[in-house]
Amino acid sequence: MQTLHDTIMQYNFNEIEAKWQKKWAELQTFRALQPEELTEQKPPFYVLDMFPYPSGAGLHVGHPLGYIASDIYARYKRHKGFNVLHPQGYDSFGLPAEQYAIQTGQHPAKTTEVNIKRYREQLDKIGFSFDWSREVRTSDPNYYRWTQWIFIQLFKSWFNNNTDKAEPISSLVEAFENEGNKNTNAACDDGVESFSAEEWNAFSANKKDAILLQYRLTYLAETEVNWCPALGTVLANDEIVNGVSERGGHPVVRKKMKQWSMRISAYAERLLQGLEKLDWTDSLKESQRNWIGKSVGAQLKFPILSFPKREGISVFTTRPDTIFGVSFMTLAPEHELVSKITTAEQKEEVEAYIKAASLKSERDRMADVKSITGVFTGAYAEHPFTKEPIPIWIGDYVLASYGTGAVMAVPCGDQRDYDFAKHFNIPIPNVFKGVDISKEAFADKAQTIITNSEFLNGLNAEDAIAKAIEKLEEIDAGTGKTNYRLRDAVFSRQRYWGEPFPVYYVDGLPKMIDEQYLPLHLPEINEYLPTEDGAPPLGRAEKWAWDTTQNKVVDKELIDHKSIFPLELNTMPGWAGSSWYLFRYMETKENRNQHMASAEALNYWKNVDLYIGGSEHATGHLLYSRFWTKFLNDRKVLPVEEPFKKLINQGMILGESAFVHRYNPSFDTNAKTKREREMLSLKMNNLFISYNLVHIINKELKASKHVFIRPEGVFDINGEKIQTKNIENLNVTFESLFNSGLNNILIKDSSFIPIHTDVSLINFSNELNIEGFKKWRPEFQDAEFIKDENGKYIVSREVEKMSKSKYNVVNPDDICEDFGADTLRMYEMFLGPLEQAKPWNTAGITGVHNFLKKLWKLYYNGDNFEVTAEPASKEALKTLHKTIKKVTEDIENFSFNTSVSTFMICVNELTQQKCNAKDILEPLAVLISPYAPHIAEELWEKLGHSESVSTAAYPVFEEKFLKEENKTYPISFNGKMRFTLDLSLDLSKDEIEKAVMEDERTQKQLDGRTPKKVIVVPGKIVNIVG
RNA sequence: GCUCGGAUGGUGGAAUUGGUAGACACGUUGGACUUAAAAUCCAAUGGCCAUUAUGGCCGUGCGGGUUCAAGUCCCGCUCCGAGUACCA
Repeated sequence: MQTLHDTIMQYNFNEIEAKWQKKWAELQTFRALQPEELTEQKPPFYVLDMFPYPSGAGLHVGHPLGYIASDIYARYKRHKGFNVLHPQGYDSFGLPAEQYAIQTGQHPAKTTEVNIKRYREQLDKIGFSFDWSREVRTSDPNYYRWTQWIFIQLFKSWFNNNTDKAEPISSLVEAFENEGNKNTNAACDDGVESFSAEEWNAFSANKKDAILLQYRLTYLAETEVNWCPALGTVLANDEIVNGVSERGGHPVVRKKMKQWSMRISAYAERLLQGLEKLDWTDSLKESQRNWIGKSVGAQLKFPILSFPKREGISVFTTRPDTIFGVSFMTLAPEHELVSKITTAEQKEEVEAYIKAASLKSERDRMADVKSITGVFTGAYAEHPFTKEPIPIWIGDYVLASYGTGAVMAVPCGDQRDYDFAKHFNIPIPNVFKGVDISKEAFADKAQTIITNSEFLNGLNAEDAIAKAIEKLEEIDAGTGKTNYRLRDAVFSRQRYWGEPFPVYYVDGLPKMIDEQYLPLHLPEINEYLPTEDGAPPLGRAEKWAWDTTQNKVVDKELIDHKSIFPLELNTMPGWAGSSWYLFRYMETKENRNQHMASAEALNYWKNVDLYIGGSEHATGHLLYSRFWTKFLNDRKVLPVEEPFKKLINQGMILGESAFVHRYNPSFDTNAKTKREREMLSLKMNNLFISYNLVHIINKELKASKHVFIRPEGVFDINGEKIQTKNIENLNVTFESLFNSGLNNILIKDSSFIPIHTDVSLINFSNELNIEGFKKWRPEFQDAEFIKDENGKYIVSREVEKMSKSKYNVVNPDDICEDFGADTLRMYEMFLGPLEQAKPWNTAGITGVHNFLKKLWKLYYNGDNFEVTAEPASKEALKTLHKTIKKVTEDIENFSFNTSVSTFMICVNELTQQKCNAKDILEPLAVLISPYAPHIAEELWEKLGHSESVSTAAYPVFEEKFLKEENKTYPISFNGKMRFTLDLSLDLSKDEIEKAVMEDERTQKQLDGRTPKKVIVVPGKIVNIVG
């Protein structure tokens, strides 16, 4: 039993942690200073975590992993004398809250508030050094006011390809007024009409607006979307499974809808080039490169024979060198020319094909790569060089959304074209020298030598591409062109819980609300569903119209289209608020009203030095925020071009699910009568068998042996009986059955059904808490168990993603309660490399916890704090400095798992040395404080300091304490280590060799032989060959 | 299919980038303390063989190679994970 005396002397983590968490909050210990507050020279350093979406499930132990790593780094940088900005906030708009609102009628703001509170409590318990005074929430009107403001800036900008920058729309208007759009080189919609200055000036205001909309960086356009009529909303690709909605399984159709889009494609090249300068992992940069999908080639035109000259089909190709290998063309079924060129004879067939293709979703089409389909249109195009007629086909292997929606098919050089040609018996001319194309296409660019191609003959791919483009330009049939896969991003959502657009409509054209009247607040609605006629949820708002004379939101009924206009009903997507939040943190709460952040603050903090988060944001958030940062930099709002200098993806912490195994007799009994079968299933539906037995039986079944349960209550394998110590258990269970005349029960491998069970019911040895299990869910309350020979019921374990539905969630609160936050922090780091996925195993935590207890005991002897001023021993100094060196290197390399081991070794050694010298224990407290801040603060205070340990300078490593005089040399014979020998490090190569050769063990190893060679690497190794 | 990662004891993982493989922990086993348990402490712990203090052989997914020396470098495979996909 614990006495009062014991509690004082022991490491009482609950008390210590609560004490310091309270102090840090009261004293604002981790508040970052704005440049004007600095009293001493301190360079800024910005450490940021990807902010969480506050879900109703709360945090599990996987979530804080990245936060702990960044917190260690932030605390380390403070010790190193930096002014560290380490904030936290919430990405608080989002679908789950809305979904919950639809089900319960609860306002999403309310549930979000509750969830945030829970998150905050959980985060606080882990002892993070966040500067909470700078918290942001994307759903806060004071925050989304500036999201709306950025949207307006995008609307007021266009992208000038000549300067490669965004510019104010006024400069475009000016150009139009002076020279029309003939000299404009802008990122804009396809098919913008050309006009002269006179024509522009004569256009109506509406016409001008409509034209400008085609140039703006955010624009309204007809976009093909996945529309789900039953749910009344657009779905993202990942919300559709097998052509039906993920939720509810409703059909999805492709539909054109007017949507806001972001012209991110204008920034494709800069987003690609910018990656070079970033300190991100190669895999992450690679994902972004793939997503941007740059391909260099040529765009060319094939005239259509039945059409007047100059009209033709545009195609994009990366292989203009193979142009003489073209034997047909393929258009996407949706291609606008299809209906125009199809001949009368082919019409019926083509239309049937188009109809069939339109019924398939884009996803279906992509999933079904195997089957080759297509139809001949009857039309022909003309080869630009040979003037030969080329048949034009349609086929759904060509996607309307990429390139021009048409390809010049070169079957000898492209496998898809090859397959298509083979399938429809189209000729496959070969343009590759010395290559056999009878089996498959030849796509190896590096090995290519062109032949059968007039002026390209004998050239390699690179030269032939250049030559082909040159010739195409000469005859005005095409030009060199770079294509990007990156599409403009749809920015409208038919949702309630998101940022409202600061947009109203006059004559169907969008107008921006003047910036000074922001924010435009999200209106109240009675139900969080689309309206009956299919408008988004905001269509339900009564008060949702813009009064341009009063500049405020008024009742919808007042709309007169003269001064009161309808407001936009869509809201912004999740990535809107998260694209710029890092800059909001740079400003203090008091000074946030006038701007997203002040120029001084933006200039001082610049961008994020270290960003830690999950890799699932590789192509979403991380691309969009780069885009917005570049845009705001172009428009002189931000001083930087990139948001995140260094980025680390933390790996996922996986859960270890536990399974009980239920005996499922319904299919595998040889019970003869119906009555017997009924009895059996009734009796056995709740019978669980220990995994140790399941494991043995399954193994035997795999070896095709027969396993029976016999009336004696034994498992019988091919006549051999497995003895279990709990036979009675088995006997009782089966008694009534056997009494009814059954003489054995055959077991098959489908007999045991694994069922997820809550991991909190499992102890460290995988033993089930049977009483707890029975109480866990009502259907198990009469469960019966067959235990193994030790009388235990064992579960099986499997590593899976941590999730509520798998009952494998481990809650950090519980760990903090049982072991303390410092233990949790160190254990999460100890699990393995930060970037790697790894399973959580609570059993292992005791090792780290014991380590902290041992650390405590270095400073405490019983209940006496015992640290002496006596000089430290040589060994202790060596231990300390070895530790400083390694831990510092590890932090710099984000190798936190090895630094925890280093601390363990350090404490083990100091314990062994019985060290309690202040010279050692004081720097050690500082060294460990980033990892285990609470215990460090407590010890630091006991050491006589009144300031937080976080203000202490980081210990300085001194080489001199590590100076060794001797080295224990491993002595190898033919590369195999046989013994070790202590020798002075001062010895020369020859002296070492001499000492080794003189050793009697060497002579014994050699056994009379003479070595051929002796390799001596001073300070490392000796290897004797022969 | 393509791209990028991985593969080391019963488990999580170390290994100064070519120099004593398995650090540090967990687990397991044995011991001390205890009426007992927990806690704590001590010892052993890659496999196989031998045992007299001593030793030997094998061993980092598989097969080759380079080297005095390979978990690490090179060539060829197998398996696992992540991302992405008719991208012309």
